[in-house]
Amino acid sequence: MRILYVEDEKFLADAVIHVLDKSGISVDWTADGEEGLDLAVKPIYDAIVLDVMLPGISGFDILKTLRERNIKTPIIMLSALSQAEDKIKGLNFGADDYLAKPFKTSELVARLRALTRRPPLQDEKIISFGDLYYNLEDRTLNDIHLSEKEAVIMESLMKNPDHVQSKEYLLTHGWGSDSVGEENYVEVYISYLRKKLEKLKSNCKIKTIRSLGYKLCSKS
Amino acid sequence: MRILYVEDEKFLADAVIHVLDKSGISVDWTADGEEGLDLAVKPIYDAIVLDVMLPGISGFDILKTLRERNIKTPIIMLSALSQAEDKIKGLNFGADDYLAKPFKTSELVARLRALTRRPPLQDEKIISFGDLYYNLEDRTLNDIHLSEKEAVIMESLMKNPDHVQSKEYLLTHGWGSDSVGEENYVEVYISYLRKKLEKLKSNCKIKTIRSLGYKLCSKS
DNA sequence: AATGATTTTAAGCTTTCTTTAAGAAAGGTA
DNA sequence: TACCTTTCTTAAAGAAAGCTTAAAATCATT
Repeated sequence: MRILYVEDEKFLADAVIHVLDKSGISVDWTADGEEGLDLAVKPIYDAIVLDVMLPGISGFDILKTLRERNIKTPIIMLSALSQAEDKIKGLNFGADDYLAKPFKTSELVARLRALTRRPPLQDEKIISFGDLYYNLEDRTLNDIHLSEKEAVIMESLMKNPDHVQSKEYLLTHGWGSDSVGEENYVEVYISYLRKKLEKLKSNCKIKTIRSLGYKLCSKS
Repeated sequence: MRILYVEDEKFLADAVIHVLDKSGISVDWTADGEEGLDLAVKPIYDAIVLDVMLPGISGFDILKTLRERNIKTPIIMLSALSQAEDKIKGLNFGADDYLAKPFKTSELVARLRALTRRPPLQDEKIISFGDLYYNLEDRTLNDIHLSEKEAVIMESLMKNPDHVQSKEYLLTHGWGSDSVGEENYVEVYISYLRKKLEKLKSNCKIKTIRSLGYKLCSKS
């Protein structure tokens, strides 16, 4: 399970993140509301945990914007004010749950599990790596369309990121086992994909391991 | 089994190292937290034993940094404070076990054995010697890329460190059995590899045994 | 059939690796 | 020491692998 956590109190965030980690929940954390919103629109999270009080944009604003854009990722609101008022406001805006600070992290884990146990609201099948998300249904990478051959390669790389895949392997997967000698197909499409990753300003890249193949990995 | 032990109390460290040695566990020891972190990131240890109280950087910091970098080497924390608080903090941060000082060294051995009995968390195919680790999948030596010929020689030397391998042997392995008389190939690539070991500031080197061949061994 | 998208083909270009060769250095021996 | 052998190092030529592009061919849709 992967969640987004928008919280400006670093101390609290650290503690929460490590408990969630322990529970096998991987967390992307940001202290910034704007950045939180940018991340929250991506269809890669199983849930979003939103603090209400944030510098700049408020948690409510994020929640509202997301629901207006018809993004249905489950959201849990966190608020220092244990006011019923806040809770009602949040739930009315489309939050799925509400937790008053201070809370037990075990409580948060339980609610996350409860939320994501529900039949997923998003029925798209998505695989993600780094800042990339690939939608198997409509063959889009971060919402841009891929052709069939582009897709078959990207899909393979994303299903096994950080691992080298040979040209022969990619070729037989995309074109069938009788395509030996046509390695240039793969080179051409790797080139196309790189151009698209470039355009997306992704923090991932396709790395060539000469004479072995390619792997998808994060830049650096 | 090879472990990293970060501990600033030299007297204790000496005793522990002695016992572990006796149990066939080889230990790299450092008293310095910074150096500990530098070593800990290398994928050559079966486990890491971390004292909490260290001059400079704390054991928790090291633990946290490692887990943030997604390094999954099993870690045992040592703490003078037998406080439940410390234990919980450590385990929440991703430690695999916790031992309160003073402890019986036999206890430490037992826990190390228990930890490393588990299926390996690292899925990379890596062979290591000294401070060197060679990744068979993408042909990197301490994360720097090797060409095919460099790789075939390095791999051979690392699989049988401290043993002399003749030029003829390395030649037929890398180039095929019909390459007799081309010993200079091997000489050239040994030279390239030495340059890379130099760049890595490795504590290992390739030693020439005149008229017999080469062996990989630690400097000194 | 016309249009646009995708795939295949091919050629030229760039980068990286391997081979070659020659001179320098080191080691061994009379 | 002088001489011979082995090993080291380097640079440069040549080969191989990979990249990019554009045009031709194919396919799908209206």
